[in-house]
Formats: sequence, structure tokens, C-alpha cells
Amino acid sequence: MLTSTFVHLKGIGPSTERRLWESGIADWATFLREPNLPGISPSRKVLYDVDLAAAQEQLDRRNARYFADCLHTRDHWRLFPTFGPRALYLDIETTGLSARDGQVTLVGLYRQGRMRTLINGDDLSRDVIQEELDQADLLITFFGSVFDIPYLQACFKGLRVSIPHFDLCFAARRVGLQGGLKHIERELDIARDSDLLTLDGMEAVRLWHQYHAGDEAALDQLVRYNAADTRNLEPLADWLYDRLSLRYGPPSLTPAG
DNA sequence: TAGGACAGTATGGGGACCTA
DNA sequence: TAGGTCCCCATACTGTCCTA
Repeated sequence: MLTSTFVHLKGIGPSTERRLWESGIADWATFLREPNLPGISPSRKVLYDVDLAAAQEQLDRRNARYFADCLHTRDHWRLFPTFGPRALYLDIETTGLSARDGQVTLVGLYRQGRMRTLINGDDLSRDVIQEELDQADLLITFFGSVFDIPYLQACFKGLRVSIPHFDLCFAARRVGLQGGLKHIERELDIARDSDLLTLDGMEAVRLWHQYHAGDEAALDQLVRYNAADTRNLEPLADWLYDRLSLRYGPPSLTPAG
């Protein structure tokens, strides 16, 4: 998908990109081979060739951060097949107050099949989150661009998020799926343990307070709830990528998985 | 529990720019 | 020069949090 992308070139939008695909320009290599292209002047073609060569070099270096800058946020989903294997799925729980007055209680991190839960008062710190982010090529959240990331950055000053961010909430809206994460999970038959089905964000706050009152079982349930939220982002991202590539990708592209 | 506030993204309209 | 497309800005939309 990434090497079929042209909308990162200045002056090329979705319409021109689609016209290129329909005229057989399916990827960067074909674009570079053709001396002339309909709708693109020779002087512009020279500039685009330079930009595409630079993009190819960055891709060869596996530099996801380069594409975070040159692609519009709404197109970061295109990076999923290339950088998805090194994606970091993230979901946080909080004390329920605003970022100014509240605290992050748990941070769920799922990467390369490994679930890690950072707990406030134990191993949760800015440096650990930063380390996890720095080791990933793509950040995947649900509504994280509005809630999780600004909340983390408010609580942990100086936290940098320089990798591309595939926010599944807005991707879901683009393919016609409304509602919160749990609602969408039910729509798509994405499973979670039965004792976690009735939990929501407010219940998570209550569990945290129960834990602080000495109830260890409450922490266990909270950790499992957060892990379910975090892990379930992976099948949702797969499903949304397929839908987005069908709707917005080149006609020749066969969706993965 | 319900309505308002907030924040980030999506969308639509109009002006600017580019190609043929 | 006309038509098509892009870009920018304002507005709408949505999920979550806050407050009464």
C-alpha cells in the first residue's frame, strides 16, 4: 500500500492519485519509469521523482518517522502493512478526573504478541513509556489522538510521540462504524472474557479505588480489562485496514488477512 | 443520569493554482 | 483560458470527561 501512495507529494490529492492508479501507475517504480504522465507537467514530474526517490530511501531504512511527517494523519493507516509488525497498541486507564487533576493508573502496551501493563506506583514512568514508543514504528490506539496521548503528555511532561499514529476511532468512522470500542467489538464479533463484558471506563476507576483500599483482586480484574482493550485493537486494526484499502486503496490491491 | 464542555478529526465551500 | 484539483479555513461531528 505504501509504495502505491502518491498523496504525500505536494500538489497530488486523492483524485489525482486515483487517476494515476487507473492509468496503470500502481506504484513508485512505475511512476519513476514513465517519462511523461497525464495531468502532471514535465517540470513537476522531475520534482516528484526526487521526492519518491527520497521516500524509497527512507522506506529501505525502515524510517517510519519520515512518513509520519509527510503523510496526513488520516492516511497513516496506509503504513499498517509495512510497519504493523512493529506496531505498539496502547490503551490507558485513569482516575477519572481531567488530565490536570487526575492520574494515569494503568498503561496497557501490546507489541509483537507481548502484553505489558505499567501500573501507577509500581513500574509506570515516563521513561518506560518513552522506551516502548521509541522501539515501535507505528502507534495504534482507539481515540488515542484525542484522549490517551494528550492525557499521557499532560501527566508525563516531555513525552515524545514521533511515530505515525493509526487512530482506529476515526478509521472506524470513515468506514461507517459508529460508537465506542466495546460497541464496535460486538459489531465485529471480537471476543473478550465474559466477566469483562460489562466493564467500562467508570468501572475501571472504581476498580482502581478498590485496589487502593486493599482489594488485590480488583487490580487483577482491572489489568485483565485493560489487556483485553489493548489486545483487541489488533484484530480491529486488521479489519479496518482491509476496509480502508478496499475503499481508498488502488484497485489492484488485495487486502491482507 | 443527562446535558454541556472539550479536543482532535472529518467535511464542505471558496479561492488559488496547475495542466492542457 | 477553461476545467479540474488542491489547499486552507470554518464548521460539524464524536467520544470522553465533568458537573449538577
